[in-house]
Amino acid sequence: MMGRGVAEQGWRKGPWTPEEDKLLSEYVSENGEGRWSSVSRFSGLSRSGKSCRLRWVNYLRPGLKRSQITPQEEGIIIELHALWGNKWSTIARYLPGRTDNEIKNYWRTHFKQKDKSSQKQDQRKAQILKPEMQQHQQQLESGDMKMENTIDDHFKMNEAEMFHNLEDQCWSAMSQDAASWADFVVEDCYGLWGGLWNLDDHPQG
DNA sequence: AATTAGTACAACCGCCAAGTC
DNA sequence: AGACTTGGCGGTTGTACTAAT
Repeated sequence: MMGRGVAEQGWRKGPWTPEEDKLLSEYVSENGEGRWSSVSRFSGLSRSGKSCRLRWVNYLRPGLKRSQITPQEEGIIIELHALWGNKWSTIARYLPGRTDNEIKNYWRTHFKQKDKSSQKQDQRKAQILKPEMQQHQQQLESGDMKMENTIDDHFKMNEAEMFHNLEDQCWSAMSQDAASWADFVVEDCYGLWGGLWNLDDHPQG
């Protein structure tokens, strides 16, 4: 793998310098995102494509919030994690300006060691939802899209309650940062509320 | 004041799927 | 068809900073 002699190239590792950030930003502004393996050839950076991509996505990309996670965002993270588990990139799609890495770090720091009672609550929630998610997934794969008719009443109640909750949090957070949430509502929120079950498999961008 | 423990975050690694040749 | 490349993802590690002792 990585056949073009990565080892011989001796990619630089470790923290990025402001100069490297500048080179990478210039490269992306001229060439756009993607083609990461070409970055070193054209920008003068001694970084692997992987490293460049990571730095851009997690740190340099415009629109990143870089502020503390709000209680509203935390609530969304908790709910979505209960639903999807460690699908950080999927969760990140519903938190504009946040990266999967950021959310993952946040989760590990704040909830990995959290008290067992609340952990159990989350697990219970996830257990209630998981079989239905799997059932739905199977039905999607087999081409049957009429999911609503197959969800039992018990689950419907949980789902409704849960997403009502989540929607509240969503709107509450949006009111705090209206500009960055505008895109979310238009492009993604409807996907979440209207097409919940398809989320995991529709890549964006 | 020095040491230890906990927290936050940046970055790397290995694996995998998709695309290309 | 299959080897190779690339990009994306989740897990993990390293380190700087802060709070507690």
